[in-house]
Parts: sequence; structure tokens; C-alpha cells
Amino acid sequence: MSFSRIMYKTSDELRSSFRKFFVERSHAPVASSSLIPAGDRTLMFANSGMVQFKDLFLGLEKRSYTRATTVQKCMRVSGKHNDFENVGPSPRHHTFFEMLGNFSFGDYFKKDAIQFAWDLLVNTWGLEAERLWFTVFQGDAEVPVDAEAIELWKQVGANPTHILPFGRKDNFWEMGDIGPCGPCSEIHYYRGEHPQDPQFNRAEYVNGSGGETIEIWNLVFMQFNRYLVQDKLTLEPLPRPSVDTGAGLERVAAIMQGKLSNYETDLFMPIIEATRKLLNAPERDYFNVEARGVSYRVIADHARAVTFLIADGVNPSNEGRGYVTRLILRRAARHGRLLGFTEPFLDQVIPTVIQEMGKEYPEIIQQRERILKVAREEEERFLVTLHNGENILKEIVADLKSKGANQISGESAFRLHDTFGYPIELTSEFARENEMLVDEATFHRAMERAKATSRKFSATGKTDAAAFQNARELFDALKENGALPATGVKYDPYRGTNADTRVVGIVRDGELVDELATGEQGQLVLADTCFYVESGGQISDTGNIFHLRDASVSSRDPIEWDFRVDDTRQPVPGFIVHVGEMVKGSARVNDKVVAQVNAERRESIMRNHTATHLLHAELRRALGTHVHQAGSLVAPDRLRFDFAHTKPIADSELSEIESAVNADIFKNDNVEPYLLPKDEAIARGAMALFGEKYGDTVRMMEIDGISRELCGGTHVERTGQIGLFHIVSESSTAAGVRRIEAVTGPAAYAELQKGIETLERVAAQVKAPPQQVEHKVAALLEQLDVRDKEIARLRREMAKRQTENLESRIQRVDGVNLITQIVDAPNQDLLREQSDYFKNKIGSGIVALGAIINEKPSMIVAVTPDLVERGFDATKLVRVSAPVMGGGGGGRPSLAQAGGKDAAKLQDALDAVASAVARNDSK
RNA sequence: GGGGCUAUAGCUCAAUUGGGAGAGCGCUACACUGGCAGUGUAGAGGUCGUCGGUUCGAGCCCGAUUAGCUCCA
Repeated sequence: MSFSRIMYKTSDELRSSFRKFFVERSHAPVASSSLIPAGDRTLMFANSGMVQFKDLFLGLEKRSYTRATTVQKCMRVSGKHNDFENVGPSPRHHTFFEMLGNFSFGDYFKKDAIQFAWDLLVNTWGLEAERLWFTVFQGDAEVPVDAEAIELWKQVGANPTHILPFGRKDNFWEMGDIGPCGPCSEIHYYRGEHPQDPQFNRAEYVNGSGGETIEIWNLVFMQFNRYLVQDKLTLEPLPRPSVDTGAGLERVAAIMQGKLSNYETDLFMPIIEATRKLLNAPERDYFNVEARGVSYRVIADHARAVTFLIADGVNPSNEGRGYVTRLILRRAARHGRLLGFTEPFLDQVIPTVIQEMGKEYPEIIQQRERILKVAREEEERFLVTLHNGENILKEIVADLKSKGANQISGESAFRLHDTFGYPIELTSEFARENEMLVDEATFHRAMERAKATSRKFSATGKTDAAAFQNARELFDALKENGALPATGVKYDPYRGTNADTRVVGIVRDGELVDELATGEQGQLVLADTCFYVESGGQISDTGNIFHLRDASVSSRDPIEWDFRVDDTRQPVPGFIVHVGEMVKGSARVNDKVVAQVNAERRESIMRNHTATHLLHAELRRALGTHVHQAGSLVAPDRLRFDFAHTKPIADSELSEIESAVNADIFKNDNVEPYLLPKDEAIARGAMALFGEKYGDTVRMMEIDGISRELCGGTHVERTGQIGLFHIVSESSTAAGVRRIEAVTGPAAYAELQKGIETLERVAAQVKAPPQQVEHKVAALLEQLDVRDKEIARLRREMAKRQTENLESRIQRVDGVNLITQIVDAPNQDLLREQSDYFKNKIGSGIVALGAIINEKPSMIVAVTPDLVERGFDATKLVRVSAPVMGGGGGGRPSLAQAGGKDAAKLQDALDAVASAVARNDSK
């Protein structure tokens, strides 16, 4: 009989004791990376601790440590293990969670990893060994059983009957079809009441259902590398195998705090309680009704996710990560309504998240105001969407009721969802309240159909992946034949625009070749390069790579071959290619070359890049420190800067900012790069960007007294070199993101000159000095307005006169007063007005007027109300008469218009009206 | 990346098959009025998102484009 030795631990204590345990074992404590994986397009969010170390495992990157430990922010919103909709109903599923991990980069392997895990769980945290189960890879045709792991678990003291073999699905880890992979070993924990009784604590519960045994830690042994050799996958052992482990903090906390549900731990209960208090709901509301419990859990989980997503720079939007953020936030808002909130409330729950988690993740404290604001605004937007949807739904229901029907069609429900964003759950709920049904089967069919078409047309990411794969193979080949060192191409765009180097590889049509001939497109790989590769918004350099003739060969032209570089790319870290075309001669591998960047273009880029930093700093100074970069483009001809800010910027603010940047330029401040440890740079207040990846050592650009930013770009040496800065436009790109476009140097001067010239030309035209143009134009517009009105009045006057002269022309046709007449009218409106005068004059009758307007015949027929009642129809009259002049017409019974092509036939058309009235055709 | 919807006065929105651009609120002026959105009268305010096409004629139909909303990938 054993008693539990578990010591209750708060989640804060768990994080720190985990970290302490591994730091004591020589692991570097590394901060969690952003939820947005840097430079990884294959992944939407960081979903495990190893994401930030991917390049280390692949051997593409070196750091000062070979062991690390992290507490990593993670998001999982889709995938086989975690469907977003499970979050809430399930006690253990989350969108946002934290993963505890220890990592070895070619340092220790299985033995230590297993020893560490055992020591931490059993000896440090005091978990009962009898409750632990261990799974290992059982082996298959490609990889044998992991006998080593089995042996090691036994050695540390695991019960041999608790070591269970499983197949590929559970116990083999791979990053993709190629690359590092290996067996893994999971630790499961039995949390029932009878750990000693094999009747209860049973092997079937491991990776199975029905029991109280859950996985808590996965140890991944990166043991092999899978290559593609001649279209066949080949596995070979890694020379320095690595370890990657991950344990979900929420599950560990549940165990250590003796809770069955993760939500009952100190990670979630404060948020749930905060929500309850906001609602003024009774004590234990969360526990009393399961349906309410679900809503509390959804809100608690989603509030955390939203907080961290926004903090990492993801704003709700309608695509990609932003869309996921929106879905999560809206789902929380929906459950809030189920609990009884009628107003936005998430921004009142989030402060609790910040309070609870801010100690571990200071970014959420720093971003507090922005997080609350973004969440608030999105929830408000959602309430508007719901309100609009409700109105449409009410109409649908009213319409159905009037017809005596009681089922809302699946199409209607789908339309509400698809077009108006009104959730099906709310449609169903509203239907129930009105004692109606919703055809949900049809709804789901429509949904599936929409998903299928969407999927069909989105086969784009694949080509990206294929190109990436190809580049990686080329890079590996060059490293293998010794053309490139393991670290790849030597990259130094900072020392100037010329480099003496050597061609180490030529790529044509995705394959390595020995030679590239004149006129051919291809990519050159050099031993080192001074060409800048697009990064941090600054676009790639262009220029030339050329090979000089042997000095002993006398020739007037020293250049033997010349390659024009249109673009420079780095498809895989370390692998830099110059994309372009051979404009002269043939390049061969190993040729000595001069790499020459287009210096003038580069200088323009440098001006724009430094100006971007100045703009960023001045924006923060003018608008507040919530302003941070959300995207940037630094091109030779312009710069574009996107940043988080929720309101449009007033013209006056904009010119102030422009002036401030120019003042910085005129001060001619020093611009200096520093290489220093990342932590120090951050401590010195350097701005780091979301989604950018930084190694241990970072490059910080400092502009004296103005700005410090982590940046790998190229910059001018003194701000004065920028010359001039001019903002061209300010606009919005997404909710909460503003965009400023600007120009510098000669381009700015040209832009301003253009403006001044335009002003001068306008001034000359309105005959006023430039200073008085504004006044003059206003006066002219005023005059124009007065004259327009006068003209209209005079025309009306003239029309009236015509009426007086034409009274005598009333004909009596079949007892009806009829006037047919060609009049002068400058446009349709006045012709119509004239007909009104006639109509008023004759009291009862039909008026048909014709006029030549813009050289085309035009006609209008008006019928007084009494005759309309007797059956006369102006529309019918124009329909029979308009064809006479080659046109058509129509209108209402009381008034109809017609037009034609043949002006000479206008009188004939009017006559046709008269005869139609005579024949009674109009009835 | 693909689909749906929307764009009309300062704001919220109307405008039957293509045939006279409107309402409410707000604004201005005047008159009446001791009352919380006081009443009445008159008035100003519109490139109908932009460009092109069809048509005698386009706010309306067609195409392109921009912006917003929304669903999916």
C-alpha cells in the first residue's frame, strides 16, 4: 500500500521547476518563440516546442548551446488530434496551450532523455511509478523495434509490464516525407483510484478509450535522416542523433493538482471565475449545469488563445491566421451569449488572462491596451453581424409563417451562414423559439459542397513545397561535392557592392549544370556574395556577375562573360542563388567572377530603408507606442510601411510626421549597426518584429537618439544622405492596420516638384498667384453654381412661354384633348417639365412632346390621371410610335419616354401617337 | 487561393419589368413654443464606389476594378 507522494504544484511552480530541473542539467533556458513560426510557410502556428529549433535539427543553423529547455506557446486548431469544435465539450482539448520541452541538438540521446524524464516525474515531482506507462516503437519493415528504449526504461526502474510496443501511428515521428525522423516513446499516466490493481490500471487504456490513463509526455528520438535517392526513399542513421520532447503543461497541472479536467486547474479556474462574476452568476455555476460548463470552458480557452494571438501580432481578419483568430473570438462571443452576456464582454475576461499569464509572458502585459482594443472591436463587429443576421432571419420566419410553413430551408440557413456570417446554432435556436424547424441536412450538404469547391481551387501551396524540396536537394548536392561548406554561401551585403569570388554552381531548369550559355536563363551560386537577399521587407539587389579575361590574352574587351542578375533568393537557409540571364559569353562552374550590385539602385534602397526606421520612430512618437510594424516593403523607388493603428491619420498629423522625419534627416544623425546578444538588444529597447526570426546574436541598427531596431537590412551611414522624405499616401489594408507609402531623395524631390508645377499651371489658368489659388477656385465654383441655377431658371421660364403660345394647338381626338408638338428642350429633364406644364394647362388630355436632344429625337407622352383611369396608357403610345423614328421607349401609364435614331422622323412619330389615340390603340 | 453579399444625401437605408433619385434622423433659416429627441414652414446637401459596354434611355443589365462584410481552403 503506497500513499501518494505528489506535492501540489501551481502551474507557475511547474514551469519553473521544469526549467530549473533542466538548467541544472546544463540546458540553456530559451524563451518561447512567437506563435507565428518565423520563415516557415508550411505551418500556420507554432504547434510544439521544436518549431523554433527546426533549422538546428536540420543542421542549417548553429547556436552557442547544444541542449535547451523551453516553455513554448502553442496553438492547435486543426488536425486529427484536435478539432477546434472539441474544445469546450472535451475536458482536455485546447486551442492555445503551453508545452514543456527539453532538447538535445546532437548532444545526449535516448539514455539521458529517458533518465531525465524518469527523474523529473518520479524523483522530483513525486509521481507514483506504478501509475506510469511507457510506449515504444514496435518496429516494421523500415525500422526495427526500439529495443534500446525498452532496455533503458527497465534500467531506470520502470515496471517491465508497463512498457508497451506500438506502431508507426503512435510511436514514430517524422517532420515530412524527407528529413530527420525516428521512433518516439510516450509516457502515460493512470489517474484512477487503484494504481496497484491490474483490474483497474490496465494496459488497454494506454492509447485506448474508456480508462483514466492519459498521455503526458512524448520523447522523440531523432535518429535517422530520410533522403530521396533516385526517386527512392532511403533511411540512414544521423551521425549526431537529437532529442525533442514535449509535455503539455495543462495536463501535467491537472495531475499535479489532482483534477480530472484541465479546466479545473489554476490555469483556467481564475478565468472561469472572472467570467462567472461578470455574469453575477451563482457560485459553482460552472459545475452545476454541464451545458453551461461547456460555454465557460470555451470562453476560458478562447480568451487565452485570443490574448496570445493578438499579442503576437495576429489581428482578426478574413484569411489565414487572422481568420482563425476571428473564428476563435467569435466562438467565445457566441458562448458568451449562451451564458447570458448581451454586451461585449471578452475585453473584461482578458485582463484576468493577462494577470495570470503576464508573469511568464511579459509581451501580453506590454500589449495589454492593444489586445483589449482589438478584441473589443472584433466582438462589436460580430454583434453587428449577428444583428444584421437576426433581421434577415426574422423576415424569413415572418414570410414562412404567413405561408403557414414551419421549416426554414437549408438553403436559407446556409445563406445566412455563408453570406452573412450568422451561425447555424443561432438560426436553430431562433427557429426553436418560434416553434419551427431547420432543414439541417440540406444545410450540411450545402456546406460540404462549398468546402469541396473551395478545396479544389486552392492547390497552390503545393508548387511552393515542391520548389522548396528541389532547392534543398540542390543545396545538399553542392555541399556533398564540396562546392559549398555546411554553412552554405558566405553572405555579406554590408561591406560594399563589389565582391571577388567564384562560381560554385549553376542551376538551369531546376538542375545543376556545368555551363550556362548566352541567352539562357538560370541561377548562379557563388562562394560568397554581396547581393542582398530579400528580408525584413527590403527587396533583393540586382546587378551583374562577370568574368574577366585572362590578363595574358590581349583584348580590347576585358569582359569574357556577363550574367545579368534580376533577383537574388534564398530558398533554403544558406543557399543563395542569383537569378537572371546570360547576356554575354558562357559561364562555367569554378570561373572567377566579380559580383557587382547595381550601386545606384542599392543606394536608393538604403535611403528608403533608413527612412523607414525614422518613419517608424516618428509614428510611435506622434501616435503612441502601440504603433508597431505589421509589414514593410523597401524598394528602390518607394517604401511602404504597414503598422498597427486603428484610426485613419489626419492630414495634419501626417504632415507633422513628415516634417519630423525630415527634421531627423536634416540633423544628419549617425546610423550605426551593432552586433550584440539578443537579450541585450531587447534590454536596450530595440524594437523586434513579430514573425521575424532572430538567432542569439542580432544586428541592431541605431540612429542616434531616435531609433533602435533589430534589422538585417542595408542602411545609409548618416540620415542626411536620405536627402528628403515625402509621404505619398495613407490608407488601410486590414482592420486595425494602416499603410503609409513614401518616397525619398530624388524621387521625393521629383514628387514635390510635380505637385508644385501642377499648382503653378492651375494658378496660371485661373489667373491668380499660387498663394491665392484656393480662394480663387472657391470663388469660381461659387460663381458657377449661381450661374447653373440661373440658367435652369431661365430655361424653365422659356419653357413656360412655349406653353402659352401652344394652347391653340389642342386637338380633340375621339373626345380626348391631345397636344402633339415639337419643342425646344436641351435635355430630358426639361422636356419632362414642359410636358407637366401642358398637362396642368389642359386639365384632362394627352400630351406628346418631341425634341431634338444631342441630335437624337426624343419624345415624351403624358396622360392625365382621369384618362389613365379610363384606360389610356402612355407606355403603349410610345411603344407604337417610337419604332417610327428607329427607337423604343417605355415608362408608366401616366408618363412615358422614348428615344430614336432618326431625327427627321420625329414629327412622324408624334403623328403616330395621334393616330394611335384615334384608333384607341392605347387602351 | 476560391465562393457569396454590399457600395445611393453627413448617418441609417428605400427606389416593382431599365423610363421623373427618395424617406427618417441630422444640418441651415424663419415662425410658433417654459419641458427631457417641442411643433410647423421653407431650404441646403447626390460624379447613385470607379472605369468600360449594351440601350433611344442605366442607380437598376453585362464586363472589369476598388473598398467593406462574410464563408471556406
